[in-house]
Amino acid sequence: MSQRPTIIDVARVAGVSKTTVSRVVGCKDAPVRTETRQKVLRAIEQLGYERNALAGGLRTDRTYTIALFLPDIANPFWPEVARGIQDVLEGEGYAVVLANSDWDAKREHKFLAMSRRNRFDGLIINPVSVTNAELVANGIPAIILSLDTDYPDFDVVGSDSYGGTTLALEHLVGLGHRRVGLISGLSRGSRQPSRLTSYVDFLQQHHIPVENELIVKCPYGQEHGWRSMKQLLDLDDPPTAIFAANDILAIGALQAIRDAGLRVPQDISLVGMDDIYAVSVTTPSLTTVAKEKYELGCQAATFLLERIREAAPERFRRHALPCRLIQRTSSAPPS
Amino acid sequence: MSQRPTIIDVARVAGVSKTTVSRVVGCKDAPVRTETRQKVLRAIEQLGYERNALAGGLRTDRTYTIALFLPDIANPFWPEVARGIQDVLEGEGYAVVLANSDWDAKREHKFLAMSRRNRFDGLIINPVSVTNAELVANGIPAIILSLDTDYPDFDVVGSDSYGGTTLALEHLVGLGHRRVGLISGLSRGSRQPSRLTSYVDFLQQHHIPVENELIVKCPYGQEHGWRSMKQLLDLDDPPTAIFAANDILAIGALQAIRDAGLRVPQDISLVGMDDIYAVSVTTPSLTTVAKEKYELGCQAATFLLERIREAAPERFRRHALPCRLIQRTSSAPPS
DNA sequence: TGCTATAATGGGAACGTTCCCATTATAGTG
DNA sequence: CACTATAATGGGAACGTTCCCATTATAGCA
Repeated sequence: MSQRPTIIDVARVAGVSKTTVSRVVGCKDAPVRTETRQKVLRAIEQLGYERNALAGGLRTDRTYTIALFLPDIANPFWPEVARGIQDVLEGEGYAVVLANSDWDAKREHKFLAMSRRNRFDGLIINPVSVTNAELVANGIPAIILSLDTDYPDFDVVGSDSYGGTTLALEHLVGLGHRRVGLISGLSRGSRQPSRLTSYVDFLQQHHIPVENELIVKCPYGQEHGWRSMKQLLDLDDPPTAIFAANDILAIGALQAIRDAGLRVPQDISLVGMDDIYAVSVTTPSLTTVAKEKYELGCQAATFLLERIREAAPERFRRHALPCRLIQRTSSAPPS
Repeated sequence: MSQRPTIIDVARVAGVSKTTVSRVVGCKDAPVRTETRQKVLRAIEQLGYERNALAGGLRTDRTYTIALFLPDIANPFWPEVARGIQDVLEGEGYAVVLANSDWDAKREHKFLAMSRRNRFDGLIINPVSVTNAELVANGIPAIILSLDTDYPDFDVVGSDSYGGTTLALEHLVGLGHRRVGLISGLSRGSRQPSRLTSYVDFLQQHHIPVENELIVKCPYGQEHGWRSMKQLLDLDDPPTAIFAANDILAIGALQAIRDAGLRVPQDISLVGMDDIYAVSVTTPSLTTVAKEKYELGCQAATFLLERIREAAPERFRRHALPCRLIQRTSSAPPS
């Protein structure tokens, strides 16, 4: 067993009771004389005492630990979001640990079980496969990082992908494109991805026929973007412009276009989504729909704190951050 | 307080003692009759009991939690390494949490304190600023992800960057280059980065003068790679080839070269290191020194398990994984 | 000065496990 | 069948906190 000093050792050295030490270590607004506090602090310093979070957590049922569940830390979108979350939560005394599920449903469920066993105070999660019911059953305050309507019992915060998709299509159609391909990600469960809904709505409103062969769904991942693009290029009448559901897919698509000996934007225009750093330095640099990643993290963290402190409104909130179009050099009028 | 069922509730329902329940939940090799075990398992199922890791950890001083400290989850190098670590450790019943310091020394130290308070069983760390002495004082088994000689009291595992640098230079000098620039990362503390040492050694062995103006040190980060490259291009007699300490820097350098209106490899050859996925799809694709990322993670995890179980040799180990050169299209003979 | 209100401190139980040790049930052996 | 070795089970203490409640010290006020 550890021979680390306990609160009792400190109490003995300081010549006070363990309760007093606990008061000094814990809440700073506890009633303890300045002189006594000094004695305790000196003893803590001298012994190198550190609070045992396990014991404290067992007693109080609060661990001041928050877990962030991500499907894919390799996507540069998330570190930015994580930064916002950490900045807010660490400022309030919480530690943020990251759980990377790698798109693996089983691993995600294992993390969920761990969050219960270890009594995490809260969760911020971009779900891969976990359902609303499972999250409710989990019993830990949670915020969903996605504007998914599948989570009625949680605050959800995300970027307005529907609106962002409209921005991208307005841009491409405004340039004169009529055959716009969509490389859509897969959404969890049976729901239709919001980008796809938006795509269909937009085309219908602008009286452009929706052709199924121009729509490809695939998992998020550069190689899948490559393959999906290949599929679109192999059509008898391939699209003149592409909107990809995120930048990772767009980079894959860009590569496929080049591999086919075509040029961007002369032969095909390409627009991505997220505005990860990498797409500003590809050749050509990519036009993309930017999301406010850092703010997303801050907002999610703020909502979570309110839930933990039971200072949140009864009704669950849906916070959509606006997207904006960043025009670079990958989009141009059709030739 | 939580109304979750405890081991005692299970014991009551199953009609046995809490000790017996503990035996069933814990070590599977404990002596308990099959019939009794069934009764307990049924009760657990019925009540939805889950072990409280806080209470258990308090008693045993083992939490089956490992923390992975990374400076920068945005670097695609790490997810690969993390995958290896997770695969090994989760297989042995450990949970892996990720702590992202974002190159922030203060945050790294906060994580270190957290690892003590929360009694993590082990640490795998690519250090930003934490010293050997601090890690020893931390008292938790740790493995260093880097072949740094600054950590004599720990097993270190990393790729042989010294050898990898030699591979890169053999390649470039073999192509006929004599003015090879080095974009070197910064190393922690006052030590000389191994890539720089290797660079100097190699040039001297090949009787090529070492010119300080061809050596630029900068933090790891794409924008720093860009700036460093700019600086090298502004020389009166710029290099004909560049070796960048990692692929992120190389991508930045590539961008700077293009921004200067020069071509790779016709005007300047460029070689990176790590072999992250992105450099296989840049234009041109980058020649790079590949590291065995997944194996790196597996090895570190294996070493850590041995330390935790006190099954490791007394002497600290230094495990260097070999690098190999991947030739792509960014390197060619000087014109 | 004496009395009360409040500030400051301490003792002990509780959180949910695990583990030591003691006890009882079962099997093995002559 | 008695006796012993071992298997199976249970009771209680301990891990290091926090919090309730009780007690004592101090300050405020007439």
